[in-house]
Amino acid sequence: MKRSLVRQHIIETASDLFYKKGYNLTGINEIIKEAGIAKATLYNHFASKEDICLAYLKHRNDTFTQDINNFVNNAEKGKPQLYALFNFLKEFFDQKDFNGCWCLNTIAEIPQENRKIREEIQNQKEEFISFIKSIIEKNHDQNSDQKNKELARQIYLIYEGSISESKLHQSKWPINAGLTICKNILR
Amino acid sequence: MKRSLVRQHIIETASDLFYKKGYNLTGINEIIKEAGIAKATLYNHFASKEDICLAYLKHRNDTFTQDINNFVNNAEKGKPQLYALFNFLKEFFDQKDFNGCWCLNTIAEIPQENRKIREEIQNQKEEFISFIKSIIEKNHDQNSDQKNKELARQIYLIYEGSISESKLHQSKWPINAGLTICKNILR
DNA sequence: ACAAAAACAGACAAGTCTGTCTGTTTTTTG
DNA sequence: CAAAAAACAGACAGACTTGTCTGTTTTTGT
Repeated sequence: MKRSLVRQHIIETASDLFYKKGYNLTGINEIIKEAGIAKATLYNHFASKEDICLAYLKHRNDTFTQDINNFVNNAEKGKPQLYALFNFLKEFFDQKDFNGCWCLNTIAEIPQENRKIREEIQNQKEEFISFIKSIIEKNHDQNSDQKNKELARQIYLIYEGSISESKLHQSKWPINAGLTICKNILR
Repeated sequence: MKRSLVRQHIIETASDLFYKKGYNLTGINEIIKEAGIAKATLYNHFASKEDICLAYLKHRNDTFTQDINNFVNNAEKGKPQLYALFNFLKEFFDQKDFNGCWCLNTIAEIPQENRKIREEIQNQKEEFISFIKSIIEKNHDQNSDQKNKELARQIYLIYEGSISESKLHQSKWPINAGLTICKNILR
């Protein structure tokens, strides 16, 4: 297997495990067993478990960014492109391995002093807020950069609440509630 | 020290550690060292670490329930009693040991199959939604039990988003954004 | 085809974890 | 005041953790 493919294979295996079981409850030995590789191979590609964690976060974010972008672009122009965020979340929820937001899950597991991982997560979220802002600018412009930013943060907040709570309650009602609030504030 | 006091002392010590460092990264040995008790004493009061976790969740919830109740009751009648939820959160955020929601933190750390802890958390949240509903009934009644419930869930969702995100971004902006949304939907 | 790179298996170090158990001392209570 | 309860210290079992290292075999690129 080509070097870059091995690396990708490790990331994908670790990602599935970290997301399903959590970071601390997934051991290196479990990753190599599941991936079918030797321990030395894993440490040839990654310096530490923390490095795999960073790769995991980036991998999930890359996939997410692409998927949600496609989903939103396929929605009707105007407000529906914002509502699409929540419809996307419904489809995400229906996937059999749904386990909430990887960022929020991970940040609950790492020490507060871990700057690397914390910053990666914060950056991903800032990126997501910018993405929402760009949808607003294209579909529901408030004619003020400040107002667009504020609205983006609000919709982001509702989105995050929806994903966390649908995981916690193991139900879609938080997503529907989020969508209702979203429609309400876009009136 | 009286038996019941020892138990309480263990719970308080474990609670501080679990909340600050997370459940999995806090060891039994650390708890007994910090509490200044013998290991046998701890296991005389609790059958397992999981049992201490349940006591931790209940302890935090009891304190929280009392505190937020007092805070809300001291707010001006009417909508401000609902806004008070977010003002309470601001004071919570300012405490030096703020680390978000203990329920969401814990649920990210335990295996999905752990029913006991999951159900305790779900029950606490249902209780909180009922509390919000009771504020609505007293201060902003929608003349329909169904509508009161829906609104309670919406405010709950915003509250949960605010607490998670203020932790993640280490900033108060999510709480302010949450309050703005709340005012908006109560118009 | 041959040299370099990277895969392999797996032992090992050094530490962590939860929970049990022994035996002693202190505290509580009737 | 004596008996029972609960505290103490800490060794121990057994399983787990991450990361290193050795030596061998396979794959890759020129």
